[in-house]
Amino acid sequence: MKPQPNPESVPMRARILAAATQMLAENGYEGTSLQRIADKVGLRKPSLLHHFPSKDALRQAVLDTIFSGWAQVLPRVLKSKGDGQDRFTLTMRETMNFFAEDKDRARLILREILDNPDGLSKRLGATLAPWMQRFTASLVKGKDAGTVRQELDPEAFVAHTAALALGAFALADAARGLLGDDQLDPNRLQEECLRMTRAALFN
Amino acid sequence: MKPQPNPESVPMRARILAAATQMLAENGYEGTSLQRIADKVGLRKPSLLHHFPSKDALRQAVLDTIFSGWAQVLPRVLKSKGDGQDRFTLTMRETMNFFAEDKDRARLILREILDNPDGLSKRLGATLAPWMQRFTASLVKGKDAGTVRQELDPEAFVAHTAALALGAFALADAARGLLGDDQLDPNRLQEECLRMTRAALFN
DNA sequence: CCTACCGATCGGTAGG
DNA sequence: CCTACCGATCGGTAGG
Repeated sequence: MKPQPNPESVPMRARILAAATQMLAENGYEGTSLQRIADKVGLRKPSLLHHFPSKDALRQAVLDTIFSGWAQVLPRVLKSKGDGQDRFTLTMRETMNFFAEDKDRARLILREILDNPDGLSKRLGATLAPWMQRFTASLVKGKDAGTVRQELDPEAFVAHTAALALGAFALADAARGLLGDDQLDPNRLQEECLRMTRAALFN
Repeated sequence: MKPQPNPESVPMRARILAAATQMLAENGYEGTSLQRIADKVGLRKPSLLHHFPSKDALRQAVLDTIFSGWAQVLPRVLKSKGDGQDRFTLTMRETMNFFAEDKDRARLILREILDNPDGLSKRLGATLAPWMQRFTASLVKGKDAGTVRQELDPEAFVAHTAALALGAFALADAARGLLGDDQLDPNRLQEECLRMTRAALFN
Protein backbone atom coordinates (compact mmCIF):
# COMPACT_ATOMS: atom_id res chain seq x y z
CA MET A 1 0.00 0.00 0.00
CA LYS A 2 1.33 3.41 -0.90
CA PRO A 3 1.31 5.99 1.85
CA GLN A 4 -2.04 7.62 1.53
CA PRO A 5 -2.01 11.38 2.04
CA ASN A 6 -5.05 12.94 3.57
CA PRO A 7 -7.38 13.52 0.57
CA GLU A 8 -7.93 17.06 1.76
CA SER A 9 -4.23 17.89 1.79
CA VAL A 10 -3.57 17.74 -1.92
CA PRO A 11 -6.15 20.32 -2.94
CA MET A 12 -5.22 22.40 0.11
CA ARG A 13 -1.61 22.77 -0.99
CA ALA A 14 -2.79 23.77 -4.43
CA ARG A 15 -5.31 26.21 -2.98
CA ILE A 16 -2.61 27.87 -0.92
CA LEU A 17 -0.32 28.07 -3.94
CA ALA A 18 -3.03 29.62 -6.08
CA ALA A 19 -3.93 32.22 -3.46
CA ALA A 20 -0.29 33.04 -2.80
CA THR A 21 0.45 33.38 -6.51
CA GLN A 22 -2.29 35.90 -6.99
CA MET A 23 -1.51 37.91 -3.87
CA LEU A 24 2.24 37.96 -4.45
CA ALA A 25 1.71 39.12 -8.03
CA GLU A 26 -0.67 41.83 -6.88
CA ASN A 27 1.07 43.14 -3.77
CA GLY A 28 4.61 41.80 -3.83
CA TYR A 29 6.47 39.72 -1.27
CA GLU A 30 6.77 42.37 1.44
CA GLY A 31 3.24 43.55 0.76
CA THR A 32 1.69 40.12 1.33
CA SER A 33 1.38 38.69 4.83
CA LEU A 34 0.96 35.04 5.72
CA GLN A 35 -2.07 36.06 7.75
CA ARG A 36 -3.85 37.41 4.69
CA ILE A 37 -3.01 34.37 2.61
CA ALA A 38 -4.33 32.16 5.41
CA ASP A 39 -7.53 34.23 5.62
CA LYS A 40 -8.10 33.94 1.89
CA VAL A 41 -7.76 30.19 1.90
CA GLY A 42 -9.72 29.69 5.12
CA LEU A 43 -6.95 28.55 7.44
CA ARG A 44 -5.20 29.78 10.56
CA LYS A 45 -1.69 31.01 10.02
CA PRO A 46 0.07 28.13 11.85
CA SER A 47 -1.84 25.66 9.68
CA LEU A 48 -0.55 27.37 6.56
CA LEU A 49 2.96 27.08 7.94
CA HIS A 50 2.44 23.35 8.19
CA HIS A 51 2.13 23.14 4.38
CA PHE A 52 5.01 25.54 3.68
CA PRO A 53 7.61 25.84 6.44
CA SER A 54 8.28 29.53 5.91
CA LYS A 55 7.14 32.50 3.88
CA ASP A 56 10.21 32.24 1.71
CA ALA A 57 9.53 28.55 1.04
CA LEU A 58 6.07 29.51 -0.18
CA ARG A 59 7.55 32.14 -2.46
CA GLN A 60 9.97 29.62 -3.91
CA ALA A 61 7.17 27.12 -4.50
CA VAL A 62 5.18 29.76 -6.38
CA LEU A 63 8.18 30.58 -8.57
CA ASP A 64 8.94 26.91 -9.15
CA THR A 65 5.42 26.36 -10.44
CA ILE A 66 5.76 29.20 -12.90
CA PHE A 67 9.20 28.31 -14.15
CA SER A 68 8.42 24.65 -14.59
CA GLY A 69 5.40 25.73 -16.65
CA TRP A 70 7.54 27.94 -18.81
CA ALA A 71 10.23 25.29 -19.14
CA GLN A 72 7.59 23.01 -20.65
CA VAL A 73 6.77 25.52 -23.36
CA LEU A 74 10.25 26.13 -24.69
CA PRO A 75 11.52 22.66 -25.63
CA ARG A 76 8.27 21.74 -27.35
CA VAL A 77 8.52 24.76 -29.58
CA LEU A 78 12.21 24.69 -30.35
CA LYS A 79 11.90 21.15 -31.68
CA SER A 80 9.27 22.21 -34.20
CA LYS A 81 9.85 22.05 -37.94
CA GLY A 82 10.32 24.95 -40.29
CA ASP A 83 13.05 27.50 -40.93
CA GLY A 84 14.45 29.93 -38.40
CA GLN A 85 11.75 32.47 -39.12
CA ASP A 86 8.96 30.00 -38.44
CA ARG A 87 10.59 28.83 -35.24
CA PHE A 88 11.10 32.37 -33.99
CA THR A 89 7.48 33.24 -34.66
CA LEU A 90 6.21 30.11 -32.97
CA THR A 91 8.47 30.61 -29.95
CA MET A 92 7.28 34.18 -29.50
CA ARG A 93 3.65 33.17 -29.86
CA GLU A 94 3.91 30.34 -27.36
CA THR A 95 5.80 32.49 -24.88
CA MET A 96 3.28 35.30 -25.12
CA ASN A 97 0.42 32.84 -24.86
CA PHE A 98 1.99 31.46 -21.70
CA PHE A 99 2.00 34.92 -20.16
CA ALA A 100 -1.40 35.87 -21.56
CA GLU A 101 -2.97 32.77 -20.03
CA ASP A 102 -2.30 34.15 -16.58
CA LYS A 103 -1.10 37.71 -16.17
CA ASP A 104 0.19 36.94 -12.68
CA ARG A 105 3.06 35.08 -14.28
CA ALA A 106 4.65 38.08 -15.97
CA ARG A 107 4.02 40.34 -12.98
CA LEU A 108 5.57 37.83 -10.59
CA ILE A 109 8.69 37.41 -12.69
CA LEU A 110 9.08 41.17 -13.06
CA ARG A 111 8.74 41.59 -9.31
CA GLU A 112 11.28 38.90 -8.66
CA ILE A 113 13.74 40.58 -11.03
CA LEU A 114 13.34 43.82 -9.12
CA ASP A 115 13.34 42.34 -5.61
CA ASN A 116 15.95 39.66 -6.00
CA PRO A 117 17.96 40.02 -9.21
CA ASP A 118 20.83 37.83 -8.06
CA GLY A 119 18.68 34.95 -6.90
CA LEU A 120 16.61 35.04 -10.05
CA SER A 121 19.72 35.20 -12.18
CA LYS A 122 20.86 31.91 -10.70
CA ARG A 123 17.50 30.32 -11.30
CA LEU A 124 17.34 31.59 -14.85
CA GLY A 125 20.91 30.58 -15.43
CA ALA A 126 20.08 27.03 -14.41
CA THR A 127 16.96 26.50 -16.49
CA LEU A 128 16.59 29.09 -19.22
CA ALA A 129 20.11 30.15 -20.09
CA PRO A 130 20.81 27.11 -22.31
CA TRP A 131 17.79 27.94 -24.44
CA MET A 132 18.74 31.57 -24.63
CA GLN A 133 22.25 30.71 -25.73
CA ARG A 134 20.85 28.41 -28.38
CA PHE A 135 18.72 31.30 -29.57
CA THR A 136 21.69 33.64 -29.59
CA ALA A 137 23.77 31.13 -31.55
CA SER A 138 21.06 30.74 -34.18
CA LEU A 139 21.04 34.52 -34.58
CA VAL A 140 24.77 34.49 -35.28
CA LYS A 141 24.30 31.69 -37.81
CA GLY A 142 21.46 33.62 -39.43
CA LYS A 143 23.72 36.62 -39.85
CA ASP A 144 26.27 34.49 -41.66
CA ALA A 145 23.57 33.02 -43.87
CA GLY A 146 22.21 36.47 -44.64
CA THR A 147 18.71 35.87 -43.29
CA VAL A 148 19.30 37.95 -40.16
CA ARG A 149 20.17 41.64 -40.28
CA GLN A 150 23.90 42.31 -40.10
CA GLU A 151 23.52 45.21 -37.65
CA LEU A 152 21.70 43.07 -35.09
CA ASP A 153 23.42 42.64 -31.71
CA PRO A 154 22.46 39.09 -30.72
CA GLU A 155 22.80 39.27 -26.92
CA ALA A 156 21.13 42.67 -26.66
CA PHE A 157 18.36 41.58 -29.04
CA VAL A 158 17.58 38.53 -26.93
CA ALA A 159 17.46 40.63 -23.77
CA HIS A 160 15.14 43.20 -25.33
CA THR A 161 12.88 40.56 -26.81
CA ALA A 162 12.49 38.92 -23.40
CA ALA A 163 11.75 42.32 -21.86
CA LEU A 164 9.12 42.97 -24.53
CA ALA A 165 7.34 39.65 -24.04
CA LEU A 166 7.28 40.17 -20.26
CA GLY A 167 6.41 43.83 -20.34
CA ALA A 168 3.59 43.59 -22.84
CA PHE A 169 1.44 41.76 -20.31
CA ALA A 170 2.74 42.95 -16.98
CA LEU A 171 2.40 46.60 -17.91
CA ALA A 172 -0.78 46.45 -19.95
CA ASP A 173 -2.80 48.03 -17.16
CA ALA A 174 -0.60 51.12 -16.89
CA ALA A 175 -0.40 51.40 -20.66
CA ARG A 176 -4.13 51.98 -20.65
CA GLY A 177 -3.48 55.22 -18.76
CA LEU A 178 -0.77 56.32 -21.16
CA LEU A 179 -3.03 56.16 -24.17
CA GLY A 180 -6.71 56.64 -24.72
CA ASP A 181 -7.88 54.17 -22.05
CA ASP A 182 -9.94 51.79 -24.11
CA GLN A 183 -8.65 49.72 -27.01
CA LEU A 184 -5.25 48.06 -26.59
CA ASP A 185 -6.56 44.58 -25.98
CA PRO A 186 -3.91 41.91 -25.34
CA ASN A 187 -4.31 40.56 -28.84
CA ARG A 188 -3.21 43.79 -30.47
CA LEU A 189 -0.25 44.08 -28.10
CA GLN A 190 0.73 40.54 -28.94
CA GLU A 191 0.54 40.98 -32.70
CA GLU A 192 2.46 44.27 -32.66
CA CYS A 193 5.14 42.76 -30.43
CA LEU A 194 5.58 39.98 -32.94
CA ARG A 195 5.64 42.36 -35.89
CA MET A 196 8.24 44.62 -34.24
CA THR A 197 10.62 41.86 -33.33
CA ARG A 198 10.32 40.21 -36.75
CA ALA A 199 10.92 43.48 -38.54
CA ALA A 200 13.98 44.14 -36.39
CA LEU A 201 15.28 40.63 -36.88
CA PHE A 202 14.97 39.52 -40.48
CA ASN A 203 16.22 40.92 -43.77
CA MET B 1 13.40 90.02 3.92
CA LYS B 2 12.30 86.66 2.61
CA PRO B 3 11.58 84.01 5.18
CA GLN B 4 14.93 82.37 5.70
CA PRO B 5 14.76 78.62 6.08
CA ASN B 6 17.28 76.98 8.32
CA PRO B 7 20.30 76.48 6.03
CA GLU B 8 20.51 72.88 7.19
CA SER B 9 16.94 72.14 6.24
CA VAL B 10 17.28 72.44 2.49
CA PRO B 11 20.05 69.90 2.08
CA MET B 12 18.34 67.69 4.67
CA ARG B 13 15.18 67.41 2.61
CA ALA B 14 17.28 66.60 -0.43
CA ARG B 15 19.31 64.06 1.51
CA ILE B 16 16.16 62.32 2.68
CA LEU B 17 14.78 62.30 -0.86
CA ALA B 18 17.99 60.83 -2.25
CA ALA B 19 18.15 58.10 0.38
CA ALA B 20 14.47 57.27 -0.04
CA THR B 21 14.78 57.15 -3.83
CA GLN B 22 17.58 54.64 -3.68
CA MET B 23 15.99 52.47 -1.01
CA LEU B 24 12.53 52.46 -2.60
CA ALA B 25 14.04 51.51 -5.95
CA GLU B 26 16.05 48.72 -4.33
CA ASN B 27 13.50 47.24 -1.91
CA GLY B 28 10.11 48.62 -2.87
CA TYR B 29 7.61 50.56 -0.79
CA GLU B 30 6.59 47.79 1.57
CA GLY B 31 10.18 46.61 1.82
CA THR B 32 11.50 50.00 2.98
CA SER B 33 10.82 51.22 6.52
CA LEU B 34 10.95 54.81 7.67
CA GLN B 35 13.32 53.65 10.39
CA ARG B 36 15.89 52.45 7.86
CA ILE B 37 15.62 55.61 5.81
CA ALA B 38 16.12 57.65 8.98
CA ASP B 39 19.13 55.56 9.95
CA LYS B 40 20.72 56.03 6.55
CA VAL B 41 20.33 59.79 6.66
CA GLY B 42 21.34 60.07 10.32
CA LEU B 43 18.04 61.13 11.84
CA ARG B 44 15.52 59.75 14.29
CA LYS B 45 12.28 58.59 12.75
CA PRO B 46 10.08 61.38 14.20
CA SER B 47 12.49 63.95 12.76
CA LEU B 48 12.13 62.40 9.33
CA LEU B 49 8.36 62.66 9.70
CA HIS B 50 8.77 66.37 10.30
CA HIS B 51 10.10 66.78 6.73
CA PHE B 52 7.55 64.45 5.14
CA PRO B 53 4.30 64.03 7.06
CA SER B 54 3.83 60.36 6.15
CA LYS B 55 5.50 57.50 4.37
CA ASP B 56 3.14 57.91 1.46
CA ALA B 57 3.94 61.62 1.19
CA LEU B 58 7.62 60.70 0.93
CA ARG B 59 6.83 58.22 -1.82
CA GLN B 60 4.89 60.84 -3.73
CA ALA B 61 7.73 63.35 -3.38
CA VAL B 62 10.18 60.81 -4.79
CA LEU B 63 7.92 60.12 -7.76
CA ASP B 64 7.30 63.82 -8.33
CA THR B 65 11.04 64.42 -8.56
CA ILE B 66 11.43 61.71 -11.17
CA PHE B 67 8.46 62.71 -13.29
CA SER B 68 9.31 66.39 -13.30
CA GLY B 69 12.79 65.41 -14.47
CA TRP B 70 11.35 63.33 -17.27
CA ALA B 71 8.84 66.00 -18.19
CA GLN B 72 11.76 68.35 -18.78
CA VAL B 73 13.32 65.99 -21.28
CA LEU B 74 10.35 65.48 -23.56
CA PRO B 75 9.36 69.02 -24.63
CA ARG B 76 12.95 70.01 -25.33
CA VAL B 77 13.36 67.14 -27.71
CA LEU B 78 10.04 67.26 -29.47
CA LYS B 79 10.66 70.87 -30.45
CA SER B 80 13.90 69.95 -32.17
CA LYS B 81 14.40 70.32 -35.91
CA GLY B 82 14.62 67.54 -38.45
CA ASP B 83 12.19 65.07 -39.96
CA GLY B 84 10.16 62.52 -38.06
CA GLN B 85 12.97 60.00 -38.14
CA ASP B 86 15.45 62.40 -36.58
CA ARG B 87 13.01 63.37 -33.89
CA PHE B 88 12.18 59.79 -33.05
CA THR B 89 15.86 58.94 -32.75
CA LEU B 90 16.58 61.95 -30.59
CA THR B 91 13.58 61.30 -28.35
CA MET B 92 14.62 57.72 -27.79
CA ARG B 93 18.21 58.70 -27.07
CA GLU B 94 17.22 61.38 -24.59
CA THR B 95 14.74 59.12 -22.86
CA MET B 96 17.24 56.30 -22.57
CA ASN B 97 19.92 58.71 -21.37
CA PHE B 98 17.54 59.91 -18.70
CA PHE B 99 17.09 56.38 -17.42
CA ALA B 100 20.76 55.48 -17.88
CA GLU B 101 21.83 58.49 -15.79
CA ASP B 102 20.23 56.91 -12.75
CA LYS B 103 19.00 53.35 -12.89
CA ASP B 104 16.78 53.94 -9.85
CA ARG B 105 14.44 55.90 -12.09
CA ALA B 106 13.41 53.01 -14.31
CA ARG B 107 13.21 50.59 -11.40
CA LEU B 108 11.05 52.98 -9.39
CA ILE B 109 8.61 53.53 -12.25
CA LEU B 110 8.38 49.81 -12.92
CA ARG B 111 7.68 49.18 -9.24
CA GLU B 112 5.03 51.84 -9.17
CA ILE B 113 3.33 50.33 -12.22
CA LEU B 114 3.22 46.97 -10.46
CA ASP B 115 2.22 48.27 -7.01
CA ASN B 116 -0.20 50.98 -7.96
CA PRO B 117 -1.23 50.82 -11.62
CA ASP B 118 -4.32 52.96 -11.19
CA GLY B 119 -2.62 55.78 -9.33
CA LEU B 120 0.25 55.82 -11.78
CA SER B 121 -2.13 55.80 -14.69
CA LYS B 122 -3.67 59.00 -13.40
CA ARG B 123 -0.29 60.62 -12.96
CA LEU B 124 0.87 59.54 -16.40
CA GLY B 125 -2.40 60.60 -17.90
CA ALA B 126 -1.93 64.09 -16.50
CA THR B 127 1.65 64.70 -17.59
CA LEU B 128 2.79 62.27 -20.25
CA ALA B 129 -0.35 61.31 -22.11
CA PRO B 130 -0.43 64.48 -24.27
CA TRP B 131 3.07 63.76 -25.51
CA MET B 132 2.23 60.14 -26.16
CA GLN B 133 -0.85 61.09 -28.15
CA ARG B 134 1.21 63.52 -30.18
CA PHE B 135 3.62 60.68 -30.87
CA THR B 136 0.79 58.36 -31.84
CA ALA B 137 -0.68 60.99 -34.16
CA SER B 138 2.65 61.51 -35.91
CA LEU B 139 2.82 57.77 -36.50
CA VAL B 140 -0.56 57.86 -38.20
CA LYS B 141 0.55 60.76 -40.35
CA GLY B 142 3.76 58.93 -41.23
CA LYS B 143 1.74 55.96 -42.41
CA ASP B 144 -0.25 58.23 -44.73
CA ALA B 145 2.95 59.79 -46.02
CA GLY B 146 4.50 56.38 -46.58
CA THR B 147 7.48 56.88 -44.28
CA VAL B 148 6.07 54.64 -41.56
CA ARG B 149 5.30 50.98 -42.14
CA GLN B 150 1.68 50.30 -43.04
CA GLU B 151 1.38 47.29 -40.76
CA LEU B 152 2.41 49.26 -37.65
CA ASP B 153 -0.18 49.50 -34.85
CA PRO B 154 0.43 53.00 -33.44
CA GLU B 155 -0.94 52.60 -29.91
CA ALA B 156 0.61 49.20 -29.38
CA PHE B 157 3.91 50.38 -30.84
CA VAL B 158 4.06 53.30 -28.43
CA ALA B 159 3.32 51.02 -25.48
CA HIS B 160 5.99 48.53 -26.48
CA THR B 161 8.56 51.22 -27.13
CA ALA B 162 7.99 52.66 -23.67
CA ALA B 163 8.28 49.18 -22.16
CA LEU B 164 11.55 48.65 -24.02
CA ALA B 165 13.09 51.92 -22.88
CA LEU B 166 12.10 51.19 -19.27
CA GLY B 167 12.99 47.53 -19.32
CA ALA B 168 16.39 47.91 -20.91
CA PHE B 169 17.74 49.58 -17.80
CA ALA B 170 15.57 48.22 -15.02
CA LEU B 171 16.17 44.61 -16.02
CA ALA B 172 19.80 44.85 -17.07
CA ASP B 173 20.98 43.09 -13.91
CA ALA B 174 18.80 40.04 -14.44
CA ALA B 175 19.66 39.96 -18.13
CA ARG B 176 23.23 39.32 -17.13
CA GLY B 177 22.09 36.01 -15.66
CA LEU B 178 20.17 35.05 -18.78
CA LEU B 179 23.17 35.39 -21.06
CA GLY B 180 26.87 34.87 -20.58
CA ASP B 181 27.23 37.19 -17.57
CA ASP B 182 29.78 39.67 -18.82
CA GLN B 183 29.38 41.96 -21.83
CA LEU B 184 25.96 43.58 -22.27
CA ASP B 185 27.03 47.02 -21.13
CA PRO B 186 24.27 49.64 -21.13
CA ASN B 187 25.62 51.20 -24.28
CA ARG B 188 25.05 48.08 -26.34
CA LEU B 189 21.54 47.68 -24.91
CA GLN B 190 20.80 51.28 -25.80
CA GLU B 191 22.05 51.03 -29.38
CA GLU B 192 20.21 47.77 -30.04
CA CYS B 193 17.01 49.16 -28.57
CA LEU B 194 17.24 52.10 -30.94
CA ARG B 195 18.03 49.87 -33.91
CA MET B 196 15.11 47.55 -33.17
CA THR B 197 12.53 50.28 -32.82
CA ARG B 198 13.76 52.12 -35.91
CA ALA B 199 13.72 48.95 -37.99
CA ALA B 200 10.18 48.21 -36.82
CA LEU B 201 9.04 51.75 -37.45
CA PHE B 202 10.35 53.06 -40.77
CA ASN B 203 10.05 51.85 -44.32
C1' DC C 1 -5.56 21.66 11.90
C1' DC C 2 -6.10 24.48 16.27
C1' DT C 3 -5.22 28.04 20.50
C1' DA C 4 -2.01 30.72 22.59
C1' DC C 5 1.83 33.19 22.46
C1' DC C 6 6.76 35.10 21.26
C1' DG C 7 9.99 39.17 20.28
C1' DA C 8 10.60 42.41 16.63
C1' DT C 9 9.20 45.89 13.89
C1' DC C 10 5.76 48.66 11.56
C1' DG C 11 3.85 53.80 10.73
C1' DG C 12 2.79 57.40 13.43
C1' DT C 13 1.87 60.67 17.68
C1' DA C 14 2.61 63.39 22.14
C1' DG C 15 5.08 66.67 23.94
C1' DG C 16 8.76 69.41 24.41
C1' DC D 1 15.45 67.80 16.13
C1' DC D 2 14.79 64.72 20.30
C1' DT D 3 12.83 60.92 23.93
C1' DA D 4 9.19 58.16 24.94
C1' DC D 5 5.54 55.73 23.63
C1' DC D 6 1.11 53.92 21.03
C1' DG D 7 -1.68 49.96 18.97
C1' DA D 8 -1.26 46.93 15.13
C1' DT D 9 0.86 43.59 12.67
C1' DC D 10 4.81 40.91 11.19
C1' DG D 11 6.93 35.82 10.63
C1' DG D 12 7.28 32.07 13.31
C1' DT D 13 7.01 28.55 17.46
C1' DA D 14 5.15 25.58 21.41
C1' DG D 15 2.31 22.25 22.32
C1' DG D 16 -1.33 19.51 21.63
